[in-house]
Amino acid sequence: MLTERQRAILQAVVENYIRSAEPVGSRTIARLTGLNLSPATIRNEMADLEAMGYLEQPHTSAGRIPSYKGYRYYVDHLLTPEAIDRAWVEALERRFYARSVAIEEALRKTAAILAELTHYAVVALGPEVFTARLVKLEFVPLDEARAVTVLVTDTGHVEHKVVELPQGLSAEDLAHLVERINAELKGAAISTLAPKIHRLLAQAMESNREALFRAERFFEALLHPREEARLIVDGTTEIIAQPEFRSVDRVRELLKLFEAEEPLFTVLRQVEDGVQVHIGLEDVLGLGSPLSLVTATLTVGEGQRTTIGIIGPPRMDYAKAIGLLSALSFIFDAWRERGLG
Amino acid sequence: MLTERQRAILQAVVENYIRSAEPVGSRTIARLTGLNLSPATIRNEMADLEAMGYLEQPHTSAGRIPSYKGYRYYVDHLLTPEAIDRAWVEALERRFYARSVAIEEALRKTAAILAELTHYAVVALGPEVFTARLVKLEFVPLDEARAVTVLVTDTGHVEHKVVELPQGLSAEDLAHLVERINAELKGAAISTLAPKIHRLLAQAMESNREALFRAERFFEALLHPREEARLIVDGTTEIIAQPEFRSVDRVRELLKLFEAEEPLFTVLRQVEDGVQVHIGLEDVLGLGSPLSLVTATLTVGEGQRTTIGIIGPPRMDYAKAIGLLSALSFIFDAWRERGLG
DNA sequence: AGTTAGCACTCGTTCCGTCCGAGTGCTAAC
DNA sequence: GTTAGCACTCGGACGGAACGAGTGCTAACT
Repeated sequence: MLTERQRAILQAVVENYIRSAEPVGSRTIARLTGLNLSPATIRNEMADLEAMGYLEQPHTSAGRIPSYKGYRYYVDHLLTPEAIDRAWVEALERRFYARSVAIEEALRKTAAILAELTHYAVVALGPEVFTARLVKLEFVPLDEARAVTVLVTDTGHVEHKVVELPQGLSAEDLAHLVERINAELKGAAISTLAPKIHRLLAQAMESNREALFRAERFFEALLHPREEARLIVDGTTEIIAQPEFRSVDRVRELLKLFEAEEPLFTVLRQVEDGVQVHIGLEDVLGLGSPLSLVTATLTVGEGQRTTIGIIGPPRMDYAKAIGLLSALSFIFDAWRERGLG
Repeated sequence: MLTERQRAILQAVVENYIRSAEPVGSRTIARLTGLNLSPATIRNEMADLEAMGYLEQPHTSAGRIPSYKGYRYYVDHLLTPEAIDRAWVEALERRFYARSVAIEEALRKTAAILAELTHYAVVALGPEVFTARLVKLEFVPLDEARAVTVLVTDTGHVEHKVVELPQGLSAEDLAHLVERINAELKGAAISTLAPKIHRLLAQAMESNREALFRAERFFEALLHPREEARLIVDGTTEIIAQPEFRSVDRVRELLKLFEAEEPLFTVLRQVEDGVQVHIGLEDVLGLGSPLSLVTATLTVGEGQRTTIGIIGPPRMDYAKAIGLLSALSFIFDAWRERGLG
């Protein structure tokens, strides 16, 4: 659709705007591209690009900025992912290989590093507990009325809860039940645990229906490992330093978004595999101001995925974000293979 | 030192400024207090109060605002803590009594509620792991090379870590050692654990010095339960809505403070018992803009304290903050007694 | 002696007009 | 198809005027 020249101009506009955060005019483009064209010619082309919807003009006497369509075209056809910084990869690898570390910890560190590197915000889904497998369920009485239950998964994740002991069931009874659960259900996916425990309880306690009922309530409570969003967020101060957040209202809106967790959580859950660029998230997130997101899905265990994303203004450095996230999923693949081997 | 009238005027200025965030003038005071004095008289008194250092004038033709000294006098002599909202206390009590809950969880919820109620930020120290007592140490092998260790304390707190298995020591050996630790050290304070384990290991493995060395390294690693600041922060969006944070720079500064954790952590650690008001924290926190803090120390277990604080601009509603925190420590006392009984 | 009315003065805020510069679209010439 | 030239637009910075809230001081009042 676009001529070679138009593509060059579009690219120049996008990249310039990404760098400067200011609308870019024909003069700048004329100087910047190797096309050796006069500003007037560029102006004509830019008018065409605007008519086609790739560029926008904040007001008559300003330069052009890319529209979402323009960004999209840039991301899909013009951008070359930033070359991966070997030093960075090695630093990350050292961090992960050096010592064993639970996935959540790894994600947290990664998010912090990405935020520092990009100067954008980084969000990540906490590890999906449901698809992990049971390694051990622990039952630790604290006093007459309370106990701590601890659930350990094969990904090194630990889920714990203080629970009230059900009346009519002794701590010994419960410890016994937990023992049986461990013996029979080790290796089962957490998501399949509930019905299995159900069956097991029914089998073990068929004689005493009252106790069965109480035991079921007890295990049900502890097995609903908080569905609460486990959203990892970092780099808030970084993204706030971007010029688009010079207004306090926008900052407030962003912080609210991060605090609410839910909207971002659902977005991250629905992203497709691989590295994806989402331009203009404001409607899906219910925001008043535009936002972009570059996501990557990381495979962290057998059949377990998690998602990490870099959030910036639409004027974000997609090349860098894509480059970093590609490298990251590569590193995670290597880590996983080695970690499990 | 101050006459009754001066005290009344000072109080009126402080309370007005707290409400309006605008310098308050003589006219307003004349209308507001029941003193039935003309603005001119008030002006004379205010000039005196300024000379004594209780009030300040942003510029000649503006009203007065309290100085730190003025706030201090207000807090120490003039303020009446806000009456406690029974509904609030009951809501909190229900939350804590209703179901057993780990202290960290309780603190988090409390912080959220306080933030919503006050429209300021709330910070709290995570529970002090060191003074808690060991209930159980668990050792859960994940695969040939890694294991998860889980430490449960009497406060319902759980500390866990993925660790690498030391070469030359089998998982059985380690499980055995952990068993002995549990048998002999249950009830010991976490802070005293290290030397005790040391002795126990030496005793158990005197025959094999190489293995002893490795085991020591292993336990040492897992016993340093992250000294990382465990700072709970909530209400960022609330405090940001305060008029003093209309400038993005101040917002950024505040967010940096919350992210750094360390400065606030040390401040919270050093506060004295009871409800304390700290006016003007900027120097101790290394900030460019003023900030106040109202803290309360909460007793959460035998000999275990934690600190919670409400952060606001110096123009914060001290009466409300003090009222809420007093009520809170009362609730915690009741909770603790009941939780342990 | 304490209180108050009156008044000149200060200073931040808002409003408005001007100027400037960056950038555009259009036309006509190359 | 490209470019020089030019009139035009519009936001931003600058500066002065008007305004208003508030002060300090003096002189009069109780």
